[in-house]
Formats: sequence, C-alpha cells, structure tokens
Amino acid sequence: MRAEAQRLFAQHGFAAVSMRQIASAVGVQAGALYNYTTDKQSLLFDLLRSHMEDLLAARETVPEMAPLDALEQFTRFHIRFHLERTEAVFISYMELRNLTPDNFEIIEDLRGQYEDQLETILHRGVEAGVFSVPDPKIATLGLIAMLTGVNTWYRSKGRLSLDQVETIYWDMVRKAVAA
Amino acid sequence: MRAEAQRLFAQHGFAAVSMRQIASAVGVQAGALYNYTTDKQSLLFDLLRSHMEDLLAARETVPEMAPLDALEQFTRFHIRFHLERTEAVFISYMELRNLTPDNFEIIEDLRGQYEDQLETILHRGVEAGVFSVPDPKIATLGLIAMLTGVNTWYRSKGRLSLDQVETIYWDMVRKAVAA
DNA sequence: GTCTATAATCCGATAGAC
DNA sequence: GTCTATCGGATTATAGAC
Repeated sequence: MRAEAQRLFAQHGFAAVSMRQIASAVGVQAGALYNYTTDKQSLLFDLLRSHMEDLLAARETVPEMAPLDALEQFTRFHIRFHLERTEAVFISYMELRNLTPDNFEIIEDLRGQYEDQLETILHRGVEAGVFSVPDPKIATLGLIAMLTGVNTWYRSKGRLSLDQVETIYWDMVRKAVAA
Repeated sequence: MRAEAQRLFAQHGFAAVSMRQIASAVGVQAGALYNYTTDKQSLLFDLLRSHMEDLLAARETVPEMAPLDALEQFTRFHIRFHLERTEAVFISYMELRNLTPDNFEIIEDLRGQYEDQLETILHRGVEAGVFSVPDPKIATLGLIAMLTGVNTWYRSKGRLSLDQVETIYWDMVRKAVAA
C-alpha cells in the first residue's frame, strides 16, 4: 500500500490522489486500506518520516576524515541516495505543506539533522583552513539545493552515467567552498 | 482573482483549492469566477505563463558584457527576482504536473529560454578562458537550483539582508565555475 | 481482514433570473 | 456581471456482514 501510495502521490500529488485510487492500485477496496493506516494524512507522514530516517541511517559519518574527503563523500552519497529514490524525494519536498503542524515539525527536525552533518564538515574545513565559506549555514543550504536538483533532470538512460554526474557536481562543490 | 488564486495555490496546492475557496477570498460566489476564466486549469496555466514571461521580460541581456560580469549580474538578478515572487516561484515548480501536456510544453519552453541565457554566459566564459566548466548544461541546472533554493529559507526579517545573500551566493557561484 | 453500503460533504461547471 | 440553484459525480471515513 505504501509503495503504491508513494508512486501515486509523486505522480499526481497528495491532494489529487484518492483512497479509492490507492486501493485500486493495490487491488482491494477502499475500506480495506483503513486496516493499515488510520487516515490519509498519516499515510503521507509515514512515507516522509521513513524516507528521512532511511537517509540518516544510510549516512556513515567518519569524524576523523579530512574535511575535503568528507565533503566528497557527502556529495557523492547525497546524489546517489537521492537519485535512487526519486519518488520519495519528490514527495518529501512537495507535500510538506500537507502535513499537520506536529508532523511537519518532526520532518523538519530530521531534515535539520541531515543538514547539520554537511554544516559540520564545512565548519571543520574552515577551521582547518582548507575551505573558505563566508556563511556555513547558507552554504549548506545552497549546496544541498544544488545537489538535490539533480533529481529534476537526471535520467538513467541519458548521456551521463551516475559516476560522471557525481564527478561533475563534486567539481563544482569542491571549488565553491575552496580556500 | 488571479492574486487570490496564486496565494491559495501556493499555500494549499492546486488540487486542494476549490473554486469556491477562491471565490470566497475574492468576495464573490463561485459562478462569477467563470466570467474571468474558462476553467480552473487555465487559471493555473495563466499564472505560470505570466510568471515565466515576466521573468524573461525582466532580464536585460548585454551581449558585450564580460563573462564574469554577466554571471554576477545573472546571479544577483535571479536571487532578487525570485525572492520578490515567492508564491509564483513556488507554484511554478510544484504544479507543473497539474498542467495539461500542451500547457506543460509551453512552460517548459519558456523555462528553457531562461536557462539558455545562463548557459550562454558559461559557454562564453569557457571560450574566454575565465571559466572552467566540464559540462555547461549541467552547471546551468546546478547553479539555478542552488540560487532558486534561496526561496526555501530566506525571510526578509532574518539576520541577512538581500544584498548580503546575493553576495554570499555570488561568492559560491564565482568560485564554482572559476578556471 | 476484506467486502458492500452508506453517511455527510464537497467538487467543477453550468443555467437562468435579474 | 453577479447571483442562486443545481447537475452529476467525486471525496474521506465508517458500519456491519461474512
């Protein structure tokens, strides 16, 4: 059910998808869905929360890694992880406004935890003198926006391989924060 | 009507907003709206098209400008223009999937015209030897994603002025494509 | 645990009075 | 040009049979 809901939400948007459509995609009647979710809202919330928890769980932080290496690892990880889950990423950015305030706050907190990992790398690089970043918080948001933007155009059948894309973006990231 | 529709679409999403809600915000009954739009779809399309046309009309291209100056002008223009129209920008990115295929194609073409302006600047800079960009098309998409991302966090009451934000982003853009 | 049926409400769009 | 009323259908969520 969650897989079909994710697919439909990504394609048409949360508000535009009915419980009947989800049920039809699963192969049951609408009433049966309510054995697996209390309502449509918590179905959306569960998708967003598990996506953010997957993201945090997949990151391997190595505190003793040199800032430049840590930044390259983060860059490549971010691109790869997000390109492998285009539907979940799409929903996680588009449907935030359809969360209740309580649920929104939880998702925003998880997102903040992820952003803090990049910000910490930038701070360490500045302290070490290998990065020049006038405002690490804004640089964090700017770089993540740039990297996540890959999802809007990348197609696996396209002219560039995943590794080529990672390398092109790493080139820009590296230079953007270089001392 | 268009102003209220834009506000409501940005807040709740196209599919979640009813013609009755728009009418109520305007101060008329739902039937009266159909004297100003043929249907809900073309109301959305008109908002997106006029936003893109405003964007293209506001750009002043100066062909003989040095690539570095042209890039700075583009960067500052993009940030300022988009921060002044957060609702239109939001809708233009979120509601593309609610356009009919014909309407979608028109909007995508306008967006392509805008992206081409940045790509041309990058090409000229590479030819002049002042930029090092392995793939100008991808660099264009990456930089625009980074710059547009300002809209997700900037608040005019926040700790940074518009000019400070422009300068921070210009620093990253300049270095990201530097030779 | 899935079904059918239904409650209560809302939707986009139109018709016709004024 | 705005109103009221309405058509035909959609919605979420629940109740109760099996």
